Amino acid sequence: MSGGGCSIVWFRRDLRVEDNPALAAAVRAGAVIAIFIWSPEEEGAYYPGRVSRWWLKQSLAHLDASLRNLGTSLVTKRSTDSVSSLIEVVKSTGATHLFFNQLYDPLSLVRDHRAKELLTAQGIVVRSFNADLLYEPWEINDTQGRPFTTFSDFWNRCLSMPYDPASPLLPPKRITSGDASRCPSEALVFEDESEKGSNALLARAWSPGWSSADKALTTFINGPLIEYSVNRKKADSATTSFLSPHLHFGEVSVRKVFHLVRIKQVLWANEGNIAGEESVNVFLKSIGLREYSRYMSFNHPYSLERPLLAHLKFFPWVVNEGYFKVWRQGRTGYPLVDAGMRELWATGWLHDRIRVVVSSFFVKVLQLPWRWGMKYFWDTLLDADLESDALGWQYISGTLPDGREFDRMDNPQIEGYKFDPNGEYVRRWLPELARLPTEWVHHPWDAPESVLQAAGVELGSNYPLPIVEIDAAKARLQVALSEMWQQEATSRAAVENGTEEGLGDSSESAPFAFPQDIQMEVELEQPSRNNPAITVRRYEDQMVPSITTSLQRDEEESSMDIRRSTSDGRPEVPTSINVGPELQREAPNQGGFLTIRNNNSLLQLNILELQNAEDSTAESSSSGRMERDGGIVPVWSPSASNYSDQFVGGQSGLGSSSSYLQRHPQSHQLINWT
DNA sequence: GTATCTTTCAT
DNA sequence: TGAAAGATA
Repeated sequence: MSGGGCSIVWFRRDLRVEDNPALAAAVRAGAVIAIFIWSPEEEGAYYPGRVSRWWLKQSLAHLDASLRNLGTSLVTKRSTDSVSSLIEVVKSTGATHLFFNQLYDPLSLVRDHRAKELLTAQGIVVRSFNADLLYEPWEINDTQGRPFTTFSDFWNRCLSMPYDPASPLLPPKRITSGDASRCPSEALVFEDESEKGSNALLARAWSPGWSSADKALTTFINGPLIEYSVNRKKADSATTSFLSPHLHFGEVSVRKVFHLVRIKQVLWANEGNIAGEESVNVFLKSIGLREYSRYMSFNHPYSLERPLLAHLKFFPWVVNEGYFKVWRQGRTGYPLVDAGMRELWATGWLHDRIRVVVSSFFVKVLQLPWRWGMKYFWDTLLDADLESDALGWQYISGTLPDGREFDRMDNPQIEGYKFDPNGEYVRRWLPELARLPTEWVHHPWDAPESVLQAAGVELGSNYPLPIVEIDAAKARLQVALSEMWQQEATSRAAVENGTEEGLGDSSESAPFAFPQDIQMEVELEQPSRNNPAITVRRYEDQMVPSITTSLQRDEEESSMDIRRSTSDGRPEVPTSINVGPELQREAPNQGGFLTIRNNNSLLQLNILELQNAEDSTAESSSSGRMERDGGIVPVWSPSASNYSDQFVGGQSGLGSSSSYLQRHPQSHQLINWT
């Protein structure tokens, strides 16, 4: 048969067959060719880290197997420009339709828009769907039709929407395969030789792919969920859902999670189980934060790079790569922080509480620029997710309207006794402190010499003294803050006098370039002469997360000790840190182009056009709710407003540049195909 | 019962 | 840090 008339399903972060609206629509339309395009260079600085790539590789294999069971297979392409590859695929297969599920990070918004524009121009029917969210970002607005700027208002609105999130779709029973014979798969390489050893261990703890995701969900709902609100305090527990990497790659639908969890909640409510009911609320809140991260990214695309509160751009961050390195290596001298960083480095996983601890320490005590920390998380976390991580770092950094106060500084010692009261977590990840009594385990610097000696701890030798004293850090933070306000006042005065037009956009487009070498520099950490065994242990290779049985872990530890002799076992963080994806904007009055620069593509969208489109939508939206029938959903609600001036984006006009999609609302059609 | 101290927990 | 919930007088 000829491939003519078939549909392409473009898989990205929706690696599942169940509740996949794009796949379902394609199956409905007839013959299907499923493709995945691996084009990591497009992500610029956010080239996926080693553990993310490992996950993706497994997940794709799993998806391919599932598609084969249903009657087709996954065509894979290696590319440096996904849209060009898409066009080639369409041409070589003679497809007439393209279906995909929407993404909300700035790069994807632009890329998907371009795909729609180019393919539509060639007569291809292009449809995209919401598979990633409970509600589309533009569905959730305040009473005046403007996007929310605080999480709790946003989430309350989501929970009180007049209509429920769409019900999950069943997987297709069978897929008629389109003819992909003239569109052969290309081999994708997700790991290099040096990464294989480290990756092999991941498989013991994690199992990527949609069916494992489903299993994890069921296990969680029938197990830890009911106690979720009680257990969330413990840093070292297996009480989290472990769904985040699955959710990142779309192996399980967030709507399915939502519905199943809500069913449990109703059940527990009827039984009068208050704790269970509350647990569901707490868990759903974390789903809501994921939701909100997309919402923020959509409404403020620059929030991945810049603080949302304008004055924070004047904060004098401490640009100290030495601090940065010490933090990454888990050698800050604060046991809870160090244990967390060692766990992250070794396993690619960190309990949410500990993420808060280490990132708060990073921003408040070390005063390093939060984007560095965010980048390191991106490189090392198994569930690295740009939107979620940006939201998290901005929250911690106090750069959100509803984030923590900027001058609040947490004390790792106090948090240590709160989240790890018996010191078990610290002892597991910091063997050099393993023999220290609980009384001192979170503040060894206060311990009597005799206690340290008995525990084999030599401060400054096999475990460091605190890199910065908390009191000193507090004082430094105050100084930095007054400097910030002074700068801010100066700048505002300059703007009011008209001496500084446009706020010097060019200089702030990349607030803090990433350090050239963001890798773990293990070679600088020679095994200590005093205690070689412990030092070697500290830098051994990737360990599995704590969810495995202790038996398994023992095996792994011994096997890793052997491997240690041949490779340095550091996480493989890409060495080439390119500039970008960097969103650069020239002032609208100078020609008005939103320029998105990337390694291999340069996209330009005319901002003047966007602004016109904005005006018209502002008018139409004032007339009431946005249309849902007719299949057209407006894609962006302008945040033209009184609050926007507190945002960097609003102040310099960047907020409105997020409307690049709005110019073509029809390009974001949502098919009403029930 | 209220008034005031203490603890908890932040998106 | 400070608002809300819990504990104690």
